[in-house]
Amino acid sequence: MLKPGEYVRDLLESEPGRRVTARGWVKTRRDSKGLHFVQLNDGSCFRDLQVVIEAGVVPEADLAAVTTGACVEVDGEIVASPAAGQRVELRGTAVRVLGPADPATYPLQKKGHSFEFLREIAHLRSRSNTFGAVFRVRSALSFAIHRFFQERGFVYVHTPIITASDCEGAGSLFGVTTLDLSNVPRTKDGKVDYSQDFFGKPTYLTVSGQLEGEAFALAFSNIYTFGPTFRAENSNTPRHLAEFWMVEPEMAFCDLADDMKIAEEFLKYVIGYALEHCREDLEFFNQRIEKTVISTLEHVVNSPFEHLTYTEAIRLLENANRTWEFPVHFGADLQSEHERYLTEEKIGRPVIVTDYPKEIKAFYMRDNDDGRTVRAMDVLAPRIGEIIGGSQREERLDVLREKIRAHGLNEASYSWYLDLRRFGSVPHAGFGLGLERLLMYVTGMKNIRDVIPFARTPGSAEF
RNA sequence: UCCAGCGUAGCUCAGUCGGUAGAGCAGGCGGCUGUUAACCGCCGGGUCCUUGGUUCGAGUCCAAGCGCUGGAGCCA
Repeated sequence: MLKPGEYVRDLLESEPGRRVTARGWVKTRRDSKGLHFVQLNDGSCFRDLQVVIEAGVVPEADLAAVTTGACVEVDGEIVASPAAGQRVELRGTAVRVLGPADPATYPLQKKGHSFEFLREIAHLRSRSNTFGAVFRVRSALSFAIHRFFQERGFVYVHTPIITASDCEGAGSLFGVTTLDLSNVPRTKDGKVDYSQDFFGKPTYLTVSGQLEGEAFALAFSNIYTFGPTFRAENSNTPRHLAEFWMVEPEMAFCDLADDMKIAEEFLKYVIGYALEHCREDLEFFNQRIEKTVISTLEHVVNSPFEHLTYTEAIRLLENANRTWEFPVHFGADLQSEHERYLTEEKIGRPVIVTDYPKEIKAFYMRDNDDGRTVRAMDVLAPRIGEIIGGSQREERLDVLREKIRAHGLNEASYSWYLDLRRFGSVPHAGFGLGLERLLMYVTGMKNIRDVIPFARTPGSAEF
């Protein structure tokens, strides 16, 4: 395996004279009379290592299989490059092809592939410039997320993937079962007999780790989850996946103001981390994908987020002097066109909207004293819309029970959740951030399927 | 799920008024004293998404289906 000092990234930083063995995949090869040029990449950085092999140094047979896509190992010496484009290059003296790739059938060419085509070869697309950069940034952002919370004393908790609570809108959950679907056991009255299923009752893939996260927050004060989340909604958009990764911090002794404060601090931290540690990749995105990403990110890091209450947002939209496809009035949810107007036209940077009408938000959000709004907050970002959704949680037992009833939910199935209010309850708050949404924002990529390694969307679960 | 668009070579696309198919790139071969999406020459390469219909004749017109993309809804 490659060790620190042996990655292409390290070889490119080496001084001339160092004898090395480089390993990687051939991105492209050019031949000139007397010289062969091989671009080698091992995924460690955006740039390729240029390998130069003089004619006659290496047997023709060894060179023949050095084609685009092949995996090779090259012995040689790092030398100063006499040509523009790279500081150093590798003068190759021996080449071993570890895994050949037939150039006639290898699907990645040296130029111009559409993202649609690359999605069909998701097992190979990570070797391309764009996807190499996307997934390095994804890794860096994931690390930054952990670092942000760990530095602040948050405990990382693994909430369950399989859940029995069918709370938030039953139609959107994936069922989990070991029952034989071609011969489902029935009860006397004809319903599915889940008592014979693996868990003895209906179970689903989680849509959120929040409720379990609250249990841990009321033991460890500050916690976060970071894991996969599943939605069975038939959403066919560039912003939705059936399987995606979500970060959900939950803080005890915390109100909505603190919640907003840490959400803003968090976004600025992880974006700042990417600006500092993913410079080459971001410059590529800035040049080829979205020419404003770097300036946008720098702007986000350096300026305070705008704050609006829902009521103020509605007033701004009403006064916008335009006709909305979806009418604006108190009690209406903010639609894409409204979010876009607020973030892109009116304000031009992330906006935190708070205090939504209780009817359009979840049962667990804390009631405000006005009786009609709840302590919810959404962070809206230009270009991608909602990037964070959070709230202060209802910590009062009697009020929460009433809200469960008002939302038409079954109190019995929330008994453990209510216990948290029964024993040592405290004001607490949290939020959820979609990793892929963040990644779209940071890279400028336009389709969420292009920021996750192997996308799961309605009708598609390849690889 | 709704609305719109698209489906032609490995990839990106062109294809006029309905008359049996083209380019660039990629690939192969050859050339070129340092290339950078190298360059120059030659060569091979087609289930025109599927099914049905109209027509003497369909890549082209019509219908249905499938797939993909974009917009909307749901949301992170």
